[in-house]
Amino acid sequence: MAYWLYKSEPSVWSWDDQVAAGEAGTFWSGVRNHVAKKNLEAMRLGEQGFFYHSNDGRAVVGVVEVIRTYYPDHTDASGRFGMVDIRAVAPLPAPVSLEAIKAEPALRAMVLVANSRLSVQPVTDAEWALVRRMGGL
DNA sequence: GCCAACGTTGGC
DNA sequence: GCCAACGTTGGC
Repeated sequence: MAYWLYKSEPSVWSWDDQVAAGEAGTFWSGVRNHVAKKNLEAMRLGEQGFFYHSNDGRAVVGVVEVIRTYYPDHTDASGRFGMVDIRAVAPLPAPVSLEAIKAEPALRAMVLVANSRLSVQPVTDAEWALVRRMGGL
């Protein structure tokens, strides 16, 4: 089981929006980067990930899971990119800020820090466990 | 609001 | 197939 991290600007699509989408979840459209695409393609049903607020917020705020694997992104006219469906699993009792992540030596190699522009990222088992713990789960 | 980092586009 | 120009992301 792999772990992931999804970035979203809360003004566009927030954790609250994701929670409001409920059990049925939503599609994660709009990825137009081939590294992010590769990550989407590698996702398996039930795999979990962090939901991160970029720009306004800059914190990991919740846990989501994949409920539908890779299929074509209807918002991509070129037909080159796809998406998955995800749903909210649980909020982090204490959101973990980017600042806190950067301050943690064990998280120095996290993609969020090393390649901050990648919108869909892999998270290692160790990073997953640590950030969850920092977030009070 | 600025700007660095990065990806993509398109001319050659 | 290279690379300059341009656009976008996202932290600060």
